Amino acid sequence: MTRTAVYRIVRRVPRGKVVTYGQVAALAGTPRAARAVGQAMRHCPAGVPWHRVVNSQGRVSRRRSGEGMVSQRLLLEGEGVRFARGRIDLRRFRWQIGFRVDLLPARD
DNA sequence: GACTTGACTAGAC
DNA sequence: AGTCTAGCCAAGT
Repeated sequence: MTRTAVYRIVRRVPRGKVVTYGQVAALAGTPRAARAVGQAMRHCPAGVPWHRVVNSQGRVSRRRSGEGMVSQRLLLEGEGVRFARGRIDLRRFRWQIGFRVDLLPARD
């Protein structure tokens, strides 16, 4: 999983939706590389909607210099993503890619 | 190739 | 609901 792979994925996240670092890692084919995704986002090139990437709790992650955190929230709210007690309800705003239900393991 | 450094996470208290 | 911890991964030294 390279940084460019991460950017390629994040670029496809639509307005008003968010993804978690772990989710991006999984989509890139490396499920446990959430941390590396964070590293990639740190050096995010223009054109990549970095603000649509949040942590697994639906919160905006802390930077070294808490800068950028405020703008991230504002950008998201500007796209219609709602915050309740500082958190985003991922059940509602998480970006989901269509998947083949027929490939899921039988349940029950 | 061996450290070090984090916009991470799931699990355990 | 907070706080710790141990894994983990890619980049930069």
